[in-house]
Amino acid sequence: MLSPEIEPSQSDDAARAGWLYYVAGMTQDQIARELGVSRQRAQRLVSRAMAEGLVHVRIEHPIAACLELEQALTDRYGLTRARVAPGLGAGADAVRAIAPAAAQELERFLAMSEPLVIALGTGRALRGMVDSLTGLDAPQHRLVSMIGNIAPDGSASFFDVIMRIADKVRAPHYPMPMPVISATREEFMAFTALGPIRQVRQLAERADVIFVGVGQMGDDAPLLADKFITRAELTALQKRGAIGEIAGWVFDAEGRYLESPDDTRLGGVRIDPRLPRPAIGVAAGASKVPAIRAALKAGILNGIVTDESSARAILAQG
Amino acid sequence: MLSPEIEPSQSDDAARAGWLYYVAGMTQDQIARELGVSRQRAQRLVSRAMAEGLVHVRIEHPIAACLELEQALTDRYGLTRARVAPGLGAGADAVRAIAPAAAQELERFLAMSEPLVIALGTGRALRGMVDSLTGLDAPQHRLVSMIGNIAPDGSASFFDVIMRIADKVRAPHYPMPMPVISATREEFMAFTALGPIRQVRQLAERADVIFVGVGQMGDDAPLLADKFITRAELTALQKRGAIGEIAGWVFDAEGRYLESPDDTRLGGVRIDPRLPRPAIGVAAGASKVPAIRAALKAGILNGIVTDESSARAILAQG
DNA sequence: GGGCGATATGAGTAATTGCTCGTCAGGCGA
DNA sequence: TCGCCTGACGAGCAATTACTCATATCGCCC
Repeated sequence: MLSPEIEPSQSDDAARAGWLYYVAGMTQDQIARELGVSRQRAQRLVSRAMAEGLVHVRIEHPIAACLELEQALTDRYGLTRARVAPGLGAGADAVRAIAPAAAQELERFLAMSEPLVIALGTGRALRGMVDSLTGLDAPQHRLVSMIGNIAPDGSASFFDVIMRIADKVRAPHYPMPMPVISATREEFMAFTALGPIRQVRQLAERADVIFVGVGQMGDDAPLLADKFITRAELTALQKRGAIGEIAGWVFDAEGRYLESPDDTRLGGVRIDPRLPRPAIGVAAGASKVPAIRAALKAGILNGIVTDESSARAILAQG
Repeated sequence: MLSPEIEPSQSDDAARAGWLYYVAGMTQDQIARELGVSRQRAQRLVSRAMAEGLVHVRIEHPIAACLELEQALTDRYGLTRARVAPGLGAGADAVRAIAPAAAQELERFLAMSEPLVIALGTGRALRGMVDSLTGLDAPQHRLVSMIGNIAPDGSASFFDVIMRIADKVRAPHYPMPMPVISATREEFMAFTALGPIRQVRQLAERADVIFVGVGQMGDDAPLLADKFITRAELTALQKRGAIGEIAGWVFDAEGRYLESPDDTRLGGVRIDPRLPRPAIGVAAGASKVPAIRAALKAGILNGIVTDESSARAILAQG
């Protein structure tokens, strides 16, 4: 998207049409005449601009109900920061709702001129956040991954957000080139013995800011879907009270990490509860509510970006 | 717009409808059902959200042609910064085109964490810039006006941008409470003798960044329209080669300030050529092209935000 | 050079949106 | 209290936009 020379007029025209439509407020007929193309082509360009994510829309208005929820979350859990986006209604994708708000939160840190180490998890929510990110230069910061990027099948993780962010802000980035979960403890030790990997892990551990998604541990847990754990392992964890997971580290309804022998193979960096630095969760959706609540309660997260209905649900229970 | 408690659900609903429409991509019929109102009301809410400027749209794509023009401007005039927005086509208002880009430039400075003194002119272009500004907090900076805010008829200047920016970013601001042009030299001296006014002027003179509009000196010059000068004075200035004006200071086609006895009554702070700090002009439109070119040539401005057709025109002549 | 698949194009049509108008409720001064 | 004015509302309709489909074009492999 930010590549300098390619695509001389491919999505270039789309951007121009999108500009004329959304910013200039022209009708597609006028755009067609302006660009000297058919009306249908103008329509396709505009629609492409939208599909390619060239068009960023933001509502510049604090909706009262959301502000109240932010305040309530902050008070209840002693957060440093809470952002609640308006809900998208029943059937819609919660990620769509929170992505722009999450991007805005991340931009707050990116905009700072003193160099920060920004640690990032993975997942659909963070991926959405990146897509909504404005392309601003912030080469002073360093971006580091909280979690290994090698999937069980050896491929690079599908939702790798760190490359995409780094691409947009042109900052140095440090992915963690090791398995999310190593096959054996020995493999884990072998990886972490490597100098470069140890350095990345140290960087992540002392990050100034952390952005992570939150995984739920229901029968359709992402850990299972992505084949990081087996069905049997999931069931065993559920029996022990597992309710959620952050960077691969599983916790119960009180936000206590479940100790297990598998821990010694986990490639993700664990977030200690009540860090004195921002640890911000980006998550929404009914299924994730108990997990989010647990993480907030225990202080694994001290900041949250979520949507309206999730915020209400989180606050509904003590 | 950022007021905390008023309007419990007045434009609140509008914001929500706008969100559902532009961000969630729902149809107005769906929104109507979601909000439990009639389709017509949903339509009105969406349209209101747009009219009130709650909806901010940005195209996140560097259009090749504009990038080339930016490069050409930077090279030709040795600028620190050039931004060219896509043109809006023949009949459209140039301010609409450059406002978002100008806002983005201003935000670059507002986002810096070290405290800056930001000086601002007036005019329609800057006013548009403010309207496009994202509401971000930047209390570390100080905003100072380059130009007096008392119009000839005693009213506060219509396009007073500094209050509006300060309101949006919650930064301390220093308007210049004196006439744009004093009636006599004595009046000017009396004003500038006052301590607070002297302090504001000093602040403006040592500003870290300057954003100003550019006025043209044709027969419909803004200085005349706003009754700062008479028709006779305008004609006299034109005879002496006046081509443009920045903060009330008139210059010729080479960007040389016209010396005149009236200078001693001018309330605006004059920008010295080739300042070592950013002095950014925000201006577009065919009538302003010679003025912009002159200001760039002489180094009164070392940065520019303009639109595509203006950029081409500026570059067209040597 | 010919066939083939992928992709772009324009026409037509369905869906959605924006506008105008007649109506009505509430506020306000006579 | 009456009459007038302002602003909101819903209905209907015109304008605009999105989608579908048949056709044309291009690149590529044989």
